[in-house]
Amino acid sequence: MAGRRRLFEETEVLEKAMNVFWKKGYEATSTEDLLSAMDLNKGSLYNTFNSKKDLFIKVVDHFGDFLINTLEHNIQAEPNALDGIKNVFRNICNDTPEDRERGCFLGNSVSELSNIDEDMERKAILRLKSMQSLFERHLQRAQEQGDIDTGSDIRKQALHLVNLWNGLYVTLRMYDLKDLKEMIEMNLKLLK
Amino acid sequence: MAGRRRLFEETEVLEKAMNVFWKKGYEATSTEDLLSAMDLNKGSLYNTFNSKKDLFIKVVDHFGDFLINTLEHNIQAEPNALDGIKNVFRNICNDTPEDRERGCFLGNSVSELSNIDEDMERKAILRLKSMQSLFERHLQRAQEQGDIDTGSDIRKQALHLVNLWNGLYVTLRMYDLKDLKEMIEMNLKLLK
DNA sequence: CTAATTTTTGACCATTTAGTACAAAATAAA
DNA sequence: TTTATTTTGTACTAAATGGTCAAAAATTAG
Repeated sequence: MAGRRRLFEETEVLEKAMNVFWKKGYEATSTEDLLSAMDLNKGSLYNTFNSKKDLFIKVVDHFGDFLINTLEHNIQAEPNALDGIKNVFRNICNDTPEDRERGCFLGNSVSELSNIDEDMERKAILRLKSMQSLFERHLQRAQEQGDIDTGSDIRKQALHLVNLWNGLYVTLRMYDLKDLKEMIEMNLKLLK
Repeated sequence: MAGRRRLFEETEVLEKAMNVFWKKGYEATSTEDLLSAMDLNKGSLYNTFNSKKDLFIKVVDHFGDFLINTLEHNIQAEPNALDGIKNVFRNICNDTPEDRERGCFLGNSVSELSNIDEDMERKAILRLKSMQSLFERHLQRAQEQGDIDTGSDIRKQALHLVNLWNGLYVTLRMYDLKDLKEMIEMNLKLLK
């Protein structure tokens, strides 16, 4: 294929765009913000990503993959599935102040975009739902390992975890982490 | 006091502004949006409310008062405090699709503004915390009525309710209400 | 080398943004 | 009735917005 070679790596600049969108949200992020963070000029940005909206959607996809992979990895790190799941939520308490201020990129996006742009909202929802599937799958494993009752409604518990996740990433911005630890533990007791 | 009389009522236009901010968020709401929703001209708006930011803060205060009053009223409607509290969460399932799409104005604001403007974020957090106090107060009552164990950590349970609230108003945008009912019930079982 | 193709660069553009200025209208106190 | 004061209406502004364009640079296929 003829033509000049790109001077940047797509996933690299995508991640830089992600950090801006994550911190500031969609509307408050200007093209100028993106350009300077991604270290690109306008031509390159629009030639590669077409529009701010298309870029955002690509960022959501990228973030979604990253999140699922991270969760999968962290849960699998523990041979016991239930412990793995619980650790995910316990580890939220190790987030830095910066992490806490920016919350969950997907939750933020659903909140911000639900009356602004259906395409972008749907994308974020889809990714959060794949998180639910992931939790469901591992709760299943926990059930097979005998840590969850045979008759338990696994789907309901997975839904609870997604909801706990969504809540925590808002509540995190309101309180000190130490105030939340016990409340999180209380919520994890519902897994049984 | 000399001078021309206002042609509008402040709380009336404040509520119209609230509906716009609630639906679209702070950044995506333009002065033009506000002007047409409030049915004011620029002179009146800026003369009365000074700036978009100041208006937003007034709206948050107004919404906060409204929310607390509504919750107080709904909880008191039930002689049994625990039932009153539970009803608040059960009633979320009666929200219209429009209600669900716009979520909780305070939660939305915390999410959107945490890296944008500290003043506005703080205001929203303050109001959510007064919701926590409200829950705490009524959980206390439930304890006195014998529906909550004497040794229970009331504060932790109030925190749980705020977190459940925050979560639900995000999760609500992802699922049908019927999918959430049982999960909500499960969460309310933690009140004991 | 030439032609075809792609990316880079930065100037440019129409529109929208939040906010200001100021005259006209309305009112109450003196 | 005059004067002081407030609100209303609208034209205006400077800055920022997302996006376009065309020329130059870089590359490969033939």
